Amino acid sequence: MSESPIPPVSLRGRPRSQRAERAILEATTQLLEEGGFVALTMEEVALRAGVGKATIYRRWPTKGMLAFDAFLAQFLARQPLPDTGTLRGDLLAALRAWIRTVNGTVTGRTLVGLIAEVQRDPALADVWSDRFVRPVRDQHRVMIERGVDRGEIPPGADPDIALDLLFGSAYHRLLQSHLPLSDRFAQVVVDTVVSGMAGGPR
Amino acid sequence: MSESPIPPVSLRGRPRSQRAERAILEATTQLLEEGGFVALTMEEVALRAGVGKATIYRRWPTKGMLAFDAFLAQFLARQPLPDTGTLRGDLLAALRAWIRTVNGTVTGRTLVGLIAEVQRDPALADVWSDRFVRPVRDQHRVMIERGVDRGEIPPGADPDIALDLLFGSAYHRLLQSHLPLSDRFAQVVVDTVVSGMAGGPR
DNA sequence: TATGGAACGATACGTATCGTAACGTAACTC
DNA sequence: GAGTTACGTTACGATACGTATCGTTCCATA
Repeated sequence: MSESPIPPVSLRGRPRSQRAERAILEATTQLLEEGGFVALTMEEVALRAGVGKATIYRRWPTKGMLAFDAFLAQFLARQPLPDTGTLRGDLLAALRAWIRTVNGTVTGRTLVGLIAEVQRDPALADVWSDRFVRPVRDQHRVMIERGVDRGEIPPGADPDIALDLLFGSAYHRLLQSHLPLSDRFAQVVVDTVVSGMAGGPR
Repeated sequence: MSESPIPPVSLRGRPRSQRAERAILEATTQLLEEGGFVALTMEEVALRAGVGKATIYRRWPTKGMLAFDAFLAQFLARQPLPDTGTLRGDLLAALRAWIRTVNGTVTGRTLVGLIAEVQRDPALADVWSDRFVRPVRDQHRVMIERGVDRGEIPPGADPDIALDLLFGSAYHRLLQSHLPLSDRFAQVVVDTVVSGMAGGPR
């Protein structure tokens, strides 16, 4: 995180310990890696960070918010904005990066746990939208717009639906676990969507 | 439900009360409609059904399993297998039926809550796969296969990826709530997927 | 008709975990 | 050095899952 999630309100008195904040986020990341969101408990975070629970709650209002902050930076760092020169190349690179992240790192399990938690906590849902869904989509949408500019797909193409097709199908496999997130899946998805957007404007 | 989820083990002694079982499922459905999965508590189910908690746990091992049984029949009854004569017509009818269910009834909220719970309970995940994901997909896959038979899409088309594109994008909007599940969404999704499957053979 | 086994409703209990409150102590500003 | 705030420790309240136990009721079987 580039800045404290909840900066100190006052400049008087004892300042917030940056050491404590780092320790909390590190312990959270570690526990998320070990057992996912379900196994994450605030008691254990406090214990491992060598910190009181109140020190955690002074910064993050709920367990979901804490897990979100620990997750976000790591995930975003793994989602590039490819620029290969073709729409197909860009989309395939982005989808592959996403699949590599959720398949190959423990971040995938955390992502699943957070999506579940977002469905139960409206306050977390707001943060999730503002700081995860929207930024990632804004970045991904650039690929579509460049494809339009290059004339690979018609200007009438709906970028949002294109992104929902590409990543929605991937999230679907992640959450329902009915079929693997293979590289062939990524290729066929990208080819089908690009072809569909290019061929049939409606 | 066509049958008791956990039939009595023995034929001796007092038989399971069918009245109690009905009352439990009705109370569960009612509570799910009122507040979704999060607001569902076993105490309240027992209270409203006029039943002891043990009587619930004798039939369903966890809250998730109970909610699943209460949800399943109602949801499946709303998912038809369209037969309009064209692939586009079938897929659009099926996707519209799905959207109508999750948008227009409280079943949508229950679906979201159960998907969240499935991510936290491995035992529920197994049941979810066997009795929800697989049956629904098997039914939906028929539409794709008929499209292949009619020659609307090539035989090499992957039915599973087609379904992931169609419904995965819809589940994505349901779970991330970033954009509405509009009828225009359904149309563009179906057109793009059908066009993509037909045009780009791979 | 008597006996025994299992389910019944009611209720208490144990466990987990979230989030808050109440200490006395430490750190920083003015 | 006086005032203010954060610190770690610990106890606490609240919620809700799932289990155990009680005396009672229902049914098959002998």
